[in-house]
Amino acid sequence: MRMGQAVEWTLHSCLNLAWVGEPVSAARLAGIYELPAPYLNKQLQALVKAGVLESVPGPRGGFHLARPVAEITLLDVVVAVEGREEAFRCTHILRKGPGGDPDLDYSSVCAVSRSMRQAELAWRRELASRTIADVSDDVVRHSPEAPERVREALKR
Amino acid sequence: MRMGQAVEWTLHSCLNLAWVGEPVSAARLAGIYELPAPYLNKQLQALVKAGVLESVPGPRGGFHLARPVAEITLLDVVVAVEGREEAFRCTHILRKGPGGDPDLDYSSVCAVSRSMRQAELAWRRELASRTIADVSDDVVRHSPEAPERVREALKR
DNA sequence: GCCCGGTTACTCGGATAGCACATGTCCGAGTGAGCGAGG
DNA sequence: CCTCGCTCACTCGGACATGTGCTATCCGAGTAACCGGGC
Repeated sequence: MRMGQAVEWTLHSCLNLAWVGEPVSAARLAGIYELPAPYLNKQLQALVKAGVLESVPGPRGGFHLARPVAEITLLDVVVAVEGREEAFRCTHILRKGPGGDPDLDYSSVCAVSRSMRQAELAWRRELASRTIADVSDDVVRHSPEAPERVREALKR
Repeated sequence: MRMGQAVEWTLHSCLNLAWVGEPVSAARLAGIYELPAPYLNKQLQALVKAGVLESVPGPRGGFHLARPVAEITLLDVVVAVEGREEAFRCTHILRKGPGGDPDLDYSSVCAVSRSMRQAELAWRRELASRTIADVSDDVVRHSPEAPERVREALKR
């Protein structure tokens, strides 16, 4: 099970956007970590569609956070990039088994499916309980100069 | 982020193996749910390598659980099939950023990486706390005839 | 000096290739069971 | 009737195609800033 690299990229980009406070183009965001700019752009568009970011066209345009940092959770970003569907997908395997009901929704009955879902719920709960603001605080606590460094690196 | 279908297949197969108690070939296990037998065989081999199952060659051979059901966790099966590495992979993106140290191991320093790892840890903890025995009990509680049905379906 | 219009450069946004991994399939080596002959 | 050896069918195990989704890239539509001219 692999999570797309884009999650890492977009999370760091959200942090950087939070520290800058003005629209930043995908190209400049990508430049910070030497990432492929067009691809990052594509992922940021997913965040726009999810309502996490807002985009500003034209010169001096770019992306900026659509909400206060304290109201953007890690789950918001992960779901926006990776999609809403859960990792474990119940294919109703039991329907074909002995005593299986072809019309029953086993995703809520099958013990295997329920256990996997519960585990995934714990994961989601953890992600939902942590906001960009929390992560930013962590970073600042460890290296207070980080935001200023990013602002400097993003200066035109 | 998607988890392979094989996880669902192997989990149900482990349950069935637990209920039968004697070696069952991959072909018969696959027959229960009309799965592609060779592919299921491939996945069961992964469980053998991980020490979850044991294989018996020759006629009357097949697979059987390598340990008591109470000592096989869902995490054991998931790790065996999906691999040990975590879903979120820290690529040390910060090394390229402003003030980044090219030799530092950011997977344990970077706040983003730490948060993602913590969430994944919650997921793993949940999976590790649930054994095949627990799931089997759940099934039996809901439909006590299930094990007997499977034994019947696997009769030669 | 102020305002207005045109140009321009910069931005996002979606459509388009390339590649890796999960999925699905196949055949060969090994082995234990079953059968038959011999004692 | 019991024992031994052989044959054989059945099993796992790994090597071989295929499809889907992530990764990476490009170009076009739109827009706000900027500049120059006119008032």
